[in-house]
Amino acid sequence: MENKGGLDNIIDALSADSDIQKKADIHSALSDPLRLKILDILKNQSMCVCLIKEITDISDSKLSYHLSILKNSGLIGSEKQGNWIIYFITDTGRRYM
Amino acid sequence: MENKGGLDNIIDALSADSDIQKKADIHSALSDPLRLKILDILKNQSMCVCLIKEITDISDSKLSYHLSILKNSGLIGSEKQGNWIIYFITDTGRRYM
DNA sequence: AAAGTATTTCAAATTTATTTGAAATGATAA
DNA sequence: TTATCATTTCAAATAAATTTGAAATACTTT
Repeated sequence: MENKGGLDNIIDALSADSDIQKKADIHSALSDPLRLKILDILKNQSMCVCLIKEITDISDSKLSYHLSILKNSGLIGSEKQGNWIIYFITDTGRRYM
Repeated sequence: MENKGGLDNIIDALSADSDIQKKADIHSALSDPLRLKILDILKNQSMCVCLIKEITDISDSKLSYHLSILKNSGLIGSEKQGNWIIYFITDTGRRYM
């Protein structure tokens, strides 16, 4: 009988590191109040950066930074529409609200 | 008619800042792979720090730091039992897995 | 073509989170 | 009471995330 047989069983039952990392990344994207606020805004209606900016009242570059994090994590998406870019919440984003 | 009447309506519909902050804190606690792993371990059985340490193979102080973050966010709890301290997942913790 | 609007990118500065190792605490065993 | 085990705390070092402001891009209107 192995000394640490019990531990080995527990270790075997754990999720794969890559799955855990994916989960961590999404939670990380959701760990900032400003980003949660943006999701809260987009939950009801898609809109351009300029409107999100008016509602949140932060600088362009700051907003852009946070939008990029939400987008990279798959919680929001964007679509170019003439002069501006419309952001929308994704199904994943909705699921995590 | 107000110029920004539409925006005001959107702003009024947003969640309260304190609610958003609470949410952010929980996601922040869940944003680290090591902490997710600890939750994954405790999901199946409560156990002492020393066993969690054997499974995760990290230093005492590092583990203690991460346990404290999970505990402060209400995802896990602990109970002293003789010589050691047993950690367990809370209902909240289970809900967020 | 010039000017203006919308958005992103970049590097530097700042802030926050994590890691490290040593020391402290508190319980139990010798 | 000395030694040992389990766990936490602390301060310093390191690393990662965020903020800032200026410059770049790209599209539209004049």
